Amino acid sequence: MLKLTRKLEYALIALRHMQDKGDTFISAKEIADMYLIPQELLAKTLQQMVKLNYIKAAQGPHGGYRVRKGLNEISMTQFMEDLEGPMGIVDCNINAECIQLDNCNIRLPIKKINSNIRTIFNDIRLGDITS
Amino acid sequence: MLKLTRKLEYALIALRHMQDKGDTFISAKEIADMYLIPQELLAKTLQQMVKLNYIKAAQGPHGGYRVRKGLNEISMTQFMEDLEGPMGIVDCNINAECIQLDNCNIRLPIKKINSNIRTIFNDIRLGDITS
DNA sequence: TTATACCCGACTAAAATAATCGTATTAATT
DNA sequence: AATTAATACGATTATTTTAGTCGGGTATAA
Repeated sequence: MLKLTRKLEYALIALRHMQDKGDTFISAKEIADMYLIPQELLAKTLQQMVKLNYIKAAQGPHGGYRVRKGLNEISMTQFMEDLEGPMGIVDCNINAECIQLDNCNIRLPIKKINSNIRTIFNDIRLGDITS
Repeated sequence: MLKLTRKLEYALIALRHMQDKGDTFISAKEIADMYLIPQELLAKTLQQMVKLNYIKAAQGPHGGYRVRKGLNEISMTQFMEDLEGPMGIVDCNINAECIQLDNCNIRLPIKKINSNIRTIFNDIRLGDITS
């Protein structure tokens, strides 16, 4: 329970690696080989990040990806939810349609915990991890 | 991502309900009906909690479960790990055998986040939720 | 023109979680 | 003694989520 997804791990590892390499384009293969990540899966994740404008891609030989500027200031919450959708320790903190409704006797304390966890991730910037 | 399991939710709901009822034995059926929880599943969870000495069971008609004394002081971390095993946002915070080893470039910040989350749950007592 | 790399959707596999079933045991009530 | 309502518990199945693969396409440097 309470796990991050692999995809997120891979994304962070890749971001960090690219960050270290500055402006040069890095291929998905290079990162996959280096950190033993399934290449196709990493590629898909990187493509998603391109769409989200976290990184920039270049096609063709010597192509690859590099981080866009100003990424360091983005919060982890933002990043995680961009990649994986809404975060919450229980469903009713996400979609609000629980069969229990007001009947639930632990709603409030759980909500509180959830908000504490969000706070942790809100207070972490991507730069805290990738640089 | 970052979800609690249903089992844990059910366990907390049940604990809270029993707490409210004081010393009387409450059947799994009563709780299952009230909160629309699958009865067999709840029963199994309650049985697990009996083994863990969180609650006490009585068999036969008018039997059921009731909380044992002093439960309020137990930390959520303890409770969660008793029921679901080790908690950690990534595997290497749990079993430490990751193929990446020192190669991993995000190990430290992730470890820090993990410990922040554990702190949240360490600082919450069962009583904060169930009473 | 060839090789390298991104793009993208569909698909499959594996793992984790959730739920069910069957059978045994216990004990209050009639 | 029989019945009934409850827990005990292992085995099994179903569902959902996560992880990973495949195939065909496009861009571009050399």
